[in-house]
Amino acid sequence: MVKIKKESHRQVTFSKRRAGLFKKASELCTLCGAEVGIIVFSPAKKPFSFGHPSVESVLDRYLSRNNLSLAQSQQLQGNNPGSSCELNIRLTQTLSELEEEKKKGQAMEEMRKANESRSLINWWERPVEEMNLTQLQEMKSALEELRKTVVSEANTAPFTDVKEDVFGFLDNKVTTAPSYMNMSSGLSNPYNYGNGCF
Amino acid sequence: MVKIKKESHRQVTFSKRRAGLFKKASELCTLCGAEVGIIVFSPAKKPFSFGHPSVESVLDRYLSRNNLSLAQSQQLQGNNPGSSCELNIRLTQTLSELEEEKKKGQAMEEMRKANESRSLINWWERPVEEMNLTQLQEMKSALEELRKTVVSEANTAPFTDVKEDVFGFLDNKVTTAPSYMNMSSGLSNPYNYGNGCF
DNA sequence: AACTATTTATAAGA
DNA sequence: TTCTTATAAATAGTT
Repeated sequence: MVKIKKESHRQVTFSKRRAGLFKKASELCTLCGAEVGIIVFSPAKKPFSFGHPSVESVLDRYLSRNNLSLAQSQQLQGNNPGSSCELNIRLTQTLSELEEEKKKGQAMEEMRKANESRSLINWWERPVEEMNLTQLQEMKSALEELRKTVVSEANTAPFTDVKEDVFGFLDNKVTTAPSYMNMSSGLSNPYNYGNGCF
Repeated sequence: MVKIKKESHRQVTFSKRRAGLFKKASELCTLCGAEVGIIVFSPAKKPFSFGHPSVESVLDRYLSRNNLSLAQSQQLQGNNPGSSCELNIRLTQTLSELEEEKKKGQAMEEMRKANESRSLINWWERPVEEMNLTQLQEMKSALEELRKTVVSEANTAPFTDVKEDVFGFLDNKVTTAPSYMNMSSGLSNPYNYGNGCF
């Protein structure tokens, strides 16, 4: 969030948000029985104020909590979030939170990179041109594992009525496999289906 | 809109809305370059204040303009970094950074979730028992896509020396495929390799 | 103090 | 400035 650069735009936003701020203040007064005084100077240094019951009564009360000067009374507001003490505490807390968030972000970033480097995720969606020998070998391992799993699970109970649907499509692929498949395999056995697998 | 009757409820609302009011005020300062001072007395008459650049400077300017004297706090306009003014500025900046970091973190988190829900990632690492019919059908689609890709890319230049290594293992699997594969497929053609694929 | 359904505020454009 | 509307933020009620 930064200062709006365009003068006219900034002026419009100022008017709207000042109205919003005063509305929120009046709601705070009504709902909670609070007393609120607000002073706003526009970018053009024009003053606006809101007060309930009145700006003066709120300022009076604020300034006359003791008979000290404005500066002194401000400093004596022990629990006052505007005081240096409270500001310092809040700043320290916020800085901690910021550190925390940054650390979290970095951790996530590293997880993301680690996952990426596992290289098998989504490999079938990436252009095959980008795969190198290592990746192809990983693909081989993954498929071997997968094959073992499916083979050993194919006959277990939950699959008696769905396994044919899954395996069936492979059969279809055989009958429609392009003829160049055998050529590219470099193998002469017509029943060899290494290349027809996918 | 009326005063909240229940004491505890009113106190909670007061805290939330006071925080909201101060946040709105700080946004007004940041976006529009305005100067704002707010004084709030809680239902229990406890004082809270917000000021940018500081409560003192805003009150002072306001009181001066209105010829109400009490403008004795000009020494607070100094640039000492421990002053409310400087602390407020630093706090505002830090809060912005914190917001920024949180947003970044959330964005990453959502990306992560989105990726997870794509459901096919790492499916081969999950127990097959956990797959339902829908997932098995997704698996089928993915494999069909994969097959198309591999088939169409198998003969392109970079793979003349590695493709056999990748496809070769499938041949090995054929020779060692367990005999129950054909039984589970429900197909009688001995040359059918639908089930031997993996 | 966290969550979320709902209300409210606001930016942008007319 | 006011009106409109899609989006973002605040918050009331709840846990």
